[in-house]
Amino acid sequence: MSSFAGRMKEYSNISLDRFDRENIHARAYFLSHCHKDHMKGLKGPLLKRKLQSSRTVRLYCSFVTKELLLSNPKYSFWEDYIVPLELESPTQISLVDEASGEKEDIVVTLLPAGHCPGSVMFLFEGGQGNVLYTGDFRLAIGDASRIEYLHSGSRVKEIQSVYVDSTFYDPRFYQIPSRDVCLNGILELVRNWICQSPYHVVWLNCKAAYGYEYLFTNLGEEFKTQIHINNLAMFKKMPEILNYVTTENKTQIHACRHPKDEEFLQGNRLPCGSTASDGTPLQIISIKPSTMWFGERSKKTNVIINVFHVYLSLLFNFIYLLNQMCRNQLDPEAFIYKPLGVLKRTRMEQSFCGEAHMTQMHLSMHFNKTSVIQQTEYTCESVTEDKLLSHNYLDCTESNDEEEGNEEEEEEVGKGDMSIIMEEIKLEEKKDQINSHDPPKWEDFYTSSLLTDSQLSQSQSGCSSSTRLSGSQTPELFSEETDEETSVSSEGQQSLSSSLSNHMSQNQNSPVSDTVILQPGQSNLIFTETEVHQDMMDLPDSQTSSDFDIPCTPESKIPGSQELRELYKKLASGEDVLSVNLYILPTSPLLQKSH
DNA sequence: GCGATCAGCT
DNA sequence: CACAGCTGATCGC
Repeated sequence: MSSFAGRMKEYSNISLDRFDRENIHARAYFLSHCHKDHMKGLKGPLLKRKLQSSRTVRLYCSFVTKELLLSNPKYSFWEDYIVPLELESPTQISLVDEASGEKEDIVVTLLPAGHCPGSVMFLFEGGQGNVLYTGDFRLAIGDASRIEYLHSGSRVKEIQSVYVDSTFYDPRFYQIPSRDVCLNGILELVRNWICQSPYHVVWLNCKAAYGYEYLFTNLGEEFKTQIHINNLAMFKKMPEILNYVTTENKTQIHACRHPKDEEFLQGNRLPCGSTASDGTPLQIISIKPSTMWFGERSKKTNVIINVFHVYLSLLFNFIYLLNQMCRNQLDPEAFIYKPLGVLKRTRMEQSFCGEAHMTQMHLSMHFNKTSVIQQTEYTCESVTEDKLLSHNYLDCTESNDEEEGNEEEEEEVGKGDMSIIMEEIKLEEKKDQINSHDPPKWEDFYTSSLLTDSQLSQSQSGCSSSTRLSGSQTPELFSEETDEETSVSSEGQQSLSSSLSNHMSQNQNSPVSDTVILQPGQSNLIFTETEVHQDMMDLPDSQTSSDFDIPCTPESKIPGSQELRELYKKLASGEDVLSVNLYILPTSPLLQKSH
């Protein structure tokens, strides 16, 4: 959950993702995406009154975010006060103090964030320097390098401050799968379920308002079906989503909601109440997509299909490594970024800017390279015969956001993440791949195999001897099982899902399930990250410069280990590092503890 | 009766 | 614990 207070140091007269308290008096509002925890105060009567009395204050967001916001009647009063902006179109905004007439100009650029439809990061450029507010984001390897407005010529643009979510600023989240792996895992899971009979149905337990559309479109495409959801209104102008969702409940894949849907599932009913026409009981599998893995809240969660987390602790490397990246390593021709949720519009609304506040500006464009990441996990509660007989359903939790599609890239970024950072490190480690224009693939690091019960207990104890990290939620690395399979190939996926399927169909009377886990196939990466992380947290004497082996940009320099330790120390104490202020929004309990 | 805050739950 | 919420109780206006 975002706990950002809404204001940035450099441009304190604008508010972002917070609209309560003092934020009401901002000269401009910015909404990064349409999730409730970023909309605090947005439907308050105080704000409503402010809008009516002000001639200049407006809410700036993407077109898609505007569409999603206004699809909820509670926010319809915003209609005349929203100024939607095109992605990657620097726009000048005048921030006017209505009492004094004092004016400050600022240029804002919306950068696709890949978190949910319409989600953006805001790049502000003005008298107080360049500032990046990331909101929640999830980018894939190569995505950041394609963000031309973060670059200037062959270098990363000078950015004074970055305001970034710290949700995954925690050593327990350090493994990130590719979107492909996540999606394939779910596709196989669903395939192996719904192919068994027309009475085998899937319920996607989607908590957040948006962010699962990528999952819907891929499932719909793969199984030539539509996903049942409660309401289509918000997608009415987004045909690429609309094609794959329906309010007809005669489908095998559901993402419908009901206030008591958990109870419904317990009673072997879908939230929409759909049943087989001939009265045959449905066999329901419940899949819970989310950004996080929810541990073993239920003791019965004894099949872990996959547990992946984002390791975000190398925050400041985001900027540092951006500065290290040479932009000539990727082929600009290959860059295609296509966020999901593109509005179908009949006319250009850009001229809507009104008030003479905004002017389209032209900045130089460049290409550059970067990183990627994503997290995922899914745990799956296995069924005992008893459970199956009494409930006819199977509960799975998977965590990874199946959101924004990025057609050609593999890896992804976690939300609010640092994922980027981690991926930067991966890129460095895998520089040969980078140099050959191929981003590193998750499969290079992970393989799949079955864990024995003893391994399960070891992995779930949260203590890995190989990483020396305690409390990790990531299933740990068991190198003895690498055998011939070093990557999660399609066959690996097949075997994974086959294992699961067999488990489902054949082991139902087993009182104790085994555990299926996608494991790292090569642990050196993890080790390296762990060491770096420990440098940061514990400041040991170990050598760290190996993390920066990649050839750097000509004018930049590689920090020595002592320098790095100082940087880590400064970062840990909240001091500014390098030339960039990194404002870590205090979501992480780790950070909250330290302050 | 509404909003804000908090505890609890998933 | 964390996601991104939702519900329900309590308190103040």
